[in-house]
Amino acid sequence: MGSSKEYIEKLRKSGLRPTKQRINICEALFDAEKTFHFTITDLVKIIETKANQKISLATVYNTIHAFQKKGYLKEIAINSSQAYFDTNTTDHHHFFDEKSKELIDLKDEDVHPIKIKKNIPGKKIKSVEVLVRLDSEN
Amino acid sequence: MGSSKEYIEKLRKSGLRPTKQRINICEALFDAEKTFHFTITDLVKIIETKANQKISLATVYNTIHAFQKKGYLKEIAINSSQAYFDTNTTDHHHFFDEKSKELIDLKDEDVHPIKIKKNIPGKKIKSVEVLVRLDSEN
DNA sequence: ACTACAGTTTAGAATCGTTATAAATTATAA
DNA sequence: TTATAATTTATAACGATTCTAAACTGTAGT
Ligand SMILES: [Mn+2]
Ligand SMILES: [Mn+2]
Ligand SMILES: [Zn+2]
Ligand SMILES: [Zn+2]
Repeated sequence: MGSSKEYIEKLRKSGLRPTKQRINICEALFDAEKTFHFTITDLVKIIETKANQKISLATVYNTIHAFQKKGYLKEIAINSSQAYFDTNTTDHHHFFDEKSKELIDLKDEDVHPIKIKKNIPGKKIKSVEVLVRLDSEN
Repeated sequence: MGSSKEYIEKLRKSGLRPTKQRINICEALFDAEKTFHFTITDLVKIIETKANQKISLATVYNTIHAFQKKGYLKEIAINSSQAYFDTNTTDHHHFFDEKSKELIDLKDEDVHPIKIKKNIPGKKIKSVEVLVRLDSEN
């Protein structure tokens, strides 16, 4: 979708210099027609395949963290062994398939609205996330 | 609460030999009047203080995993940097205080019942967990 | 365009939580 | 009491992530 020009602008507006690595990462993340979930190693593979160019792991970590801070990505907590990221930054919930290790978005209409009736003095709610773990039937 | 005898019995019934290490772990976990949340390093400190006895990290990991498999503990997914465990094995939801890194149980009446309207063929729901992240106000 | 400089990338080291290994110790069935 | 399998332990290995510091690059100012 996005042209390289768009990403250059997006990066500049975010106070990030538009390097070829960052543009490659943008293309891997934001060219897709649909939003998707990924781990860092997933993403390295996507970039190196799509851009046919090596990229340092450190650069991918740096850029993903920068994008997360800017709100271009969300992190989804699944387990303590790996970080999962999401290019869908809207509030939404997830299925997690324990067998395939795959995350699936739930649409708003798939989950009753969640109402939290308790509040902690001095604290405010930052996010409410539902994780539905799936098992193979039988 | 529990006497050493009870734990010995519990362990035996679970097919686990009642070693002094496992009994110490049981006391640390199940003597408390209330259920609680902990990380492995938390637990090592609790055991070594309470039992005034050194215990190997490997033994703690082994035993926690054995207890988890038996259903005596639950693991709560908060982030990818550390595993959190819960001595409350009932279905329930959590607040997570991002500042203090503390987990707080939500009671059933604090959260509207959650109804998932989507289903994935061949898969069944194993668990539905809500995590409410808290920030300091202002 | 040239320069200077801060920002960025990089390979590799370090760190941290966790898991594996293999030898010593211990619980228990016979 | 003895034999055996289970358990504990110190320590090594591991994998994900972060750090480091040197090389490289984008850009503001000339
Ligand atoms: Mn785990
Ligand atoms: Mn993180
Ligand atoms: Zn998602
Ligand atoms: Zn809990």
